[in-house]
Amino acid sequence: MKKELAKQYEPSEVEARIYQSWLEKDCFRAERTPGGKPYTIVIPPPNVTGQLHMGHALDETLQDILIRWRRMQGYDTLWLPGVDHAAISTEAKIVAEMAQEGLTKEDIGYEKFMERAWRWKEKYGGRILAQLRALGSSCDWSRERFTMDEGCSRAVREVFYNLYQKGLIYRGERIINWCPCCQTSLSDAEVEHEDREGAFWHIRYPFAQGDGFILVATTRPETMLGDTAVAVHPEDGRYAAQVGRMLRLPLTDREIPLVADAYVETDFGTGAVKITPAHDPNDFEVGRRHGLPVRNVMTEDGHMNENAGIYAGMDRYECRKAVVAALEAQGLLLKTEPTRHAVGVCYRCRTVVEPRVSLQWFVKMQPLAVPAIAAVREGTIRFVPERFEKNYLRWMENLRDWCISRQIWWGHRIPVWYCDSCGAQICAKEDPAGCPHCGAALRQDPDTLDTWFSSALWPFSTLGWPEKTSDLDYFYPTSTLVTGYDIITFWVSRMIFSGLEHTGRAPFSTVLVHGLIRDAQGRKMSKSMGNGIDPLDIIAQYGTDALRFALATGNSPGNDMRFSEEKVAASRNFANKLWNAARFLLMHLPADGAVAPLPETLALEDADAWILSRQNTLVREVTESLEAFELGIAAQKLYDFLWDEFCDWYIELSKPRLQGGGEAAGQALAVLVFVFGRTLQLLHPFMPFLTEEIWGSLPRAQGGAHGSIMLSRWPEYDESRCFPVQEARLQAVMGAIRAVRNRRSEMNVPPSRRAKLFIETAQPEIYAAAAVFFQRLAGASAVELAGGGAAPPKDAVRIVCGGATISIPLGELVDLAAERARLEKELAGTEKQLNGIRAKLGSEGFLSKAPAQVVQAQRENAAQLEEKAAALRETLRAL
RNA sequence: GGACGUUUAGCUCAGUUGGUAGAGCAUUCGCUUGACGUGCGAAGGGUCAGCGGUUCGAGUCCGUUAACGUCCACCA
Repeated sequence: MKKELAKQYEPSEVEARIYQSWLEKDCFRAERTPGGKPYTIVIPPPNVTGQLHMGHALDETLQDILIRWRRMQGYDTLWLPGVDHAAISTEAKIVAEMAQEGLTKEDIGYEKFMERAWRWKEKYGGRILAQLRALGSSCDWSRERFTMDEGCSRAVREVFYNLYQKGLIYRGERIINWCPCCQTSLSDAEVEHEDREGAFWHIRYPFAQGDGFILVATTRPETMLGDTAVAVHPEDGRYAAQVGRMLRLPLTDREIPLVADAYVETDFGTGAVKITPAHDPNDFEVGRRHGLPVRNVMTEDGHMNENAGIYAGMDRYECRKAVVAALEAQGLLLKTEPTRHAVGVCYRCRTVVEPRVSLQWFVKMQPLAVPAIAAVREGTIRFVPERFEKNYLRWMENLRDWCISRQIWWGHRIPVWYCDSCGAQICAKEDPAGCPHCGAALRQDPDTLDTWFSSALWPFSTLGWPEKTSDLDYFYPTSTLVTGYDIITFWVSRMIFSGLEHTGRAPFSTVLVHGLIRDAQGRKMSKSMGNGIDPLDIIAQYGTDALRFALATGNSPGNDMRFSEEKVAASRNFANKLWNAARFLLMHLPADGAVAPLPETLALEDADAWILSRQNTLVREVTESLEAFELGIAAQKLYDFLWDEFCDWYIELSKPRLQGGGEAAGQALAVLVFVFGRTLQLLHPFMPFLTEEIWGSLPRAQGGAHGSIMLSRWPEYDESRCFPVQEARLQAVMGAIRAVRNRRSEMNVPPSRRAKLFIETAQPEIYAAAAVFFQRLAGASAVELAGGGAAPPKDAVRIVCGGATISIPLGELVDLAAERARLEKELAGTEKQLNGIRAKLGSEGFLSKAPAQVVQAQRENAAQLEEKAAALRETLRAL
């Protein structure tokens, strides 16, 4: 039956209903088919800290496009959703929330805090999943996971245990990055570098015995309280004689040695470096080599400790000022040189990180990095675009051991227990009841794991690993990983070495990397700047499909993209355009809603053959673009085809037949429905709701009822539907129509003024068949074809285009002198073009070296231009 | 200090095996055209950042310069 559609597309009315219907029909559930082809994507799990932003919207849209396309192609698709516990970030948010109530973690204790954290996870995790659904994401919700759920936690234990047993996880005292604000250690990847204003203080360290001093320079004078030596280069002549002497450390009563170490560069600063093993990674190494004591002078919250003497209790920056002032007072500060230098800051709270000696857990990276490098080098894993491989490789090749312990509560506890009575250290997959050696009670390590430790396992932990589940067997390794370039080091790299180490296989074959979404001014969207845009607001205003299409179009992989509402509005207009095309088709549907079968090839009119042929090409191009991960190009091609070729041309060309009724109308309608339906299928991955809604209102396809478009079969290129001859004929007709419109417009001929067209051409049959199109689309009252020597009318405008010369008798509007001038100008332009091509065709190099196809095309081009020039000359003579 | 990216119409950006430049928005002109004014038709607008090279031919490949941006880097 015919269905009436509203004049404008109202996304809010259809989206929820359609999403619900997909859920009811269980369309998203991944099935394992014996002998089937799996296609798997695991979602980059959004943090439970908040809500989705535009970057997520882009990420999810790209994944959904791939998944929906592969599903239609007949793959067993699995898009596995879930969220990440985001250890430090989430804990920081909860702590901040508690602070508003005047509470601290310690106030409420571990148990209560964890209860609170889980409540947080339920609340925000749920919100994020709702947002994912609003985006139209076709995730298999029955397989939803969380990085701290039972299964993922088991995988974490298993991995920790295995690495521990292999000696790839160890505990040790090392210099780590410490965030005094979050009060936890950080991995190298979690430290960002920012240029900040600072100073280079030159300080005198007097010799303990006798006169003289050594001048050292530092940017962190407060750490001098922890100095245990000064180092110079062994071959530095300036100091050679002094090495081994003792220095009096200013502001303290300690004496420290002057040592020689090749790490020092003679030509930087003063050539003498104060050595603070507890607060600098290099100094730590120097200290080791020389057996220097490690003297920690700071507390975990960035204050000075009891080792700092009178400065104990001061904030580290207060202390810096005090130390500088004291040195100055004692005449030991030689100079203060302002400088801008990079300091490490915490990636979550941007507090300046303090290098600090601390007992932490580490993953030994070297053995894990080797195969992870090889996998990318050898092409087992491919990055799109390719350039990100360099990024990845550089990082992988320069890895230091990964500090994985965090001094926070929200996260996976480290599965290691200590026996205080016999000193045993036990790592176990299951919580041990007591010490296996002496039976005493055990104490579990209080630390938790880096949040990325669990997300590194995401591609297989979510499929059931370490169990050998059917899902793991069928859907792993996953196919494509879609993510922003900002987390390649944090996440992608760690998934790669984890997958290789624990499953023996690369976790995915392709990494599709996208850029960041910026605001209209090109700034990064952020909460603090208040320039973030909530995807849900945009969806409410323009619809999900419009947002998705805007995000998928007009950018290339890996490049940042500015978000502009205008672009979404343009996509909304596109949706509305299609909606109205659908209305048009339905309007012409017979009462019983039946559509004739597609006409036999021989019965096709030129216009039908043209649009079928063009659509067939579109199928190939869109499919190829998707295969190559060129989603933006695919979307652009769909937009151009649907708006220009289908709506603006084919629909207009079909109107005479539709309005004429009868068999011709049925044939036109059959082609319209076929082409439109087939193209909607191609568009479905990009605009799932609109296409589903229209699909549901279109008459059933030949051969019976159809169900959801999302489960329909992806169109395939059909050799038998290529009609190059008809394409060329239509191209000539369209070109002529455009040329007539152009002339009329230039001359300000009102559309109401119709005029006869007199056409001289060597191919009259093309134009005769198109007479009705000239009448409808080019303001023609009638079309007369030259034949039998009929002369073109006087007082006419002449148009030379394609293979025809068209005269439009416009009587008093025609200024013959102006016509002559215009035609002469056109002739000059044509000849100029022609000369260019002739020069090319006359060149030996071109003829011998250019491919035959190109030469042939130029020859045809030249022939056409010659024909045009001749026609122009002829027209001018007759004028 | 390295590496990478960007530089194409007024604005935002496409342009993938090198073959005579495209879209959206904006601008100008015209239109109650029986799907759509969230529309239709037409127009203007680019020495594809500069220089050099390879090539019959370069926005596209190579080198180099400049501006902007990003990532990496323990020079105290």
